[in-house]
Amino acid sequence: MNLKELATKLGLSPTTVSRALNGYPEVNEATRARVIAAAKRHNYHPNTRAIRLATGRAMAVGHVIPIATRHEIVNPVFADFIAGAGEIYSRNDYDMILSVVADEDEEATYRSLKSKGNVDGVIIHAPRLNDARIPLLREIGLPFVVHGRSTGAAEPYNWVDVNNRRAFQRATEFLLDLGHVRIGLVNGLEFMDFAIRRRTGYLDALAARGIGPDPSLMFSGEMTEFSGYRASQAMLALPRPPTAILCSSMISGMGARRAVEGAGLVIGRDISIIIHDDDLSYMKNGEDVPIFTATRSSVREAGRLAAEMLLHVIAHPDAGPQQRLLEAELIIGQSTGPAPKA
Amino acid sequence: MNLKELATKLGLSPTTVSRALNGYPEVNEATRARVIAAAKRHNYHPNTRAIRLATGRAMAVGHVIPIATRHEIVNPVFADFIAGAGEIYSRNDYDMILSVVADEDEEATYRSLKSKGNVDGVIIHAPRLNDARIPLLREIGLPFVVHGRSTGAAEPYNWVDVNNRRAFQRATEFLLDLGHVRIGLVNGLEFMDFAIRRRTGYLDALAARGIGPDPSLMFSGEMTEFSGYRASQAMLALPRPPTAILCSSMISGMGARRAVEGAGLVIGRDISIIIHDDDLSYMKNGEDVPIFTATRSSVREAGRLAAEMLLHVIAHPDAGPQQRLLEAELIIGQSTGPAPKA
DNA sequence: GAATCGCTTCAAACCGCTTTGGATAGCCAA
DNA sequence: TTGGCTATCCAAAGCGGTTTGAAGCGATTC
Repeated sequence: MNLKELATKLGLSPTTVSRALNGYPEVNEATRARVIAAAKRHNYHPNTRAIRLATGRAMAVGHVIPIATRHEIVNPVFADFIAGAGEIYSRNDYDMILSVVADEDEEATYRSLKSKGNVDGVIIHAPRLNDARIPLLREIGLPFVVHGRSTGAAEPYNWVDVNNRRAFQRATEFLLDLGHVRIGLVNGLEFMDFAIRRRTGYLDALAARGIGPDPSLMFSGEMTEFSGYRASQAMLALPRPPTAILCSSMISGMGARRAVEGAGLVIGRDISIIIHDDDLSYMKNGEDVPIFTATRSSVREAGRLAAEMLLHVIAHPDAGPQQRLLEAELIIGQSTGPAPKA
Repeated sequence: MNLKELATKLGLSPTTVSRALNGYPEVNEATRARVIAAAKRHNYHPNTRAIRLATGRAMAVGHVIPIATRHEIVNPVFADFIAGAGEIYSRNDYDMILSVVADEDEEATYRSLKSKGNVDGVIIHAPRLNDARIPLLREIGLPFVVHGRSTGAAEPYNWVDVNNRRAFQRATEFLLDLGHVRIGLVNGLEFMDFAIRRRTGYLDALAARGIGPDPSLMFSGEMTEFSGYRASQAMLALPRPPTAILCSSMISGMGARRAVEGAGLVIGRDISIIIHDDDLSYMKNGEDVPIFTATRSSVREAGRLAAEMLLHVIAHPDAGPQQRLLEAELIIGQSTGPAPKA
């Protein structure tokens, strides 16, 4: 059942039927009601492909996922972000297109997405310092929103981000207030912008109390369980081990916990741990009582906000750059306590 | 730059240019070379929307993701599957469309995907016993491949699955061989088909040694860390606790580990643990030496295979039902050992 | 020399919708 | 009566490709 058939059945022109269904004013309300009823009765759904060609809009948004060579983006955090964004897209009749491509094809993918007209806009994931994708997308004229920020970008751009610096600064201050002085940082990969900001927050808080950086207490790597385990284990083996560890994710925090317990220490008494909690749906930080003290910010909500922003940017290309900074909450759990007496 | 412009520039008709670029035989090879060169020079990329309308194919595949009310599908396993499938799609110039919809809209989503012509086929995730989606998709005539199987389906359908029954049977036998008799099962939700099969494998292995089921050693729930923790904790608190636990995922296994260590027991000595390892890229079961003894099967590879199967089914609608059963490996790690002397 | 054939190429229809630019009819003021 | 509005509706032209049916043309065949 297509538009022409429906129009014939109704004894109307395709023009009128199309207008009736799309809410245009130049159609008699009685006629409109008749058309709508007939459309429902005959289970008419306009062909998306035809709409797209006729309107010149893709009604789709792209997420390009480079396959890991340097950094695995297909991680639990990504999944939750996608879920949040996807809610918004389907609510607005947009398709979400995921392109999984080799690292080196990423630029070509954006260009082809634009020139072949597959999408109306894209979301940039996991931005780095001076991320090359920002000038690229500006150049090819594809609307975009960045999930995160990219320090060093020349001009303003659209982004949704958590205040990572402040979050880690507060977490560090919280530990300092508990008397901790030697605080380890198990960070993400520090060519990622968010990881840089977290480190900055951590260092700022330490510096404010006159504590300088100690490289042996600072680790940067993939945020896996194993990586968190090994980094924590190494720190605990130091002559002067930390009394607290700040972890960049729930998963690396679980690795840290394994290392601490493996060393026969008790979390919250001998060693305090704070994690960053993305509030993942299938990896809750406890149910009623949080397992870990954490800086919490829902990445799913960030996905919703970024998607909404992108749709807004697509609809209003000339509105200025949109920006949204989210604050993380500091959630007190069972993994922190006063620094043990020396 | 579109086809007509390019044709004009070349002094050819759009027909010939189209055919030259699409490899049709009825075009002079010299002309074809000239066309291809011009297309490259002018950076011509055919408009996807036009191709789709003209050919009547969507060149896209859908993955419908119901938002959690009963079961959260947006989990790490799902993310890796998607990554694998996505590789295949982009290699074949197909788009991967993710539809995130409320549970109750799932059926409507499939119907609209079909009638609006957004996709050429779909992949069904997380099938249940007598899954309603299978007859539904057959009814509306949308090609599909199931990731997993659905016990009770009336007619054969396309699927890619791991031999879950055999995997858990072997894992259980392995534990039995080590002298374990009281073996706990921390399973996924048992309205999911894979969880049912795993339970069957576990029970079959026990029954073969004359051991009957003990409900207090069998848990079924979401595969989260917390759920694994609580289930294991409860089992360990029994008057006659298990000496081994079989977990349905890496994540619930991590919860089990926490419970075991929290009880002051040593894994691999006091309690053995076997998990099912989906070989997730960001949640490796150790690096060189596996942390957990595990039944391993790459869900990413399953995603690749399912995607390939779907593209094949789309291209050859009349080929019979395709099926692919993968066997899991049994990987020996550090989490298992002989049953402790009573 | 005419008919046939294979190789190339093209004009035009078509995919299913949107949108522009009328056309028609009813109604009211002049 | 007539011109001007307004309210409705429609024919036709796109959107940018693919595909059908036909035609031009030199070579071959009879």
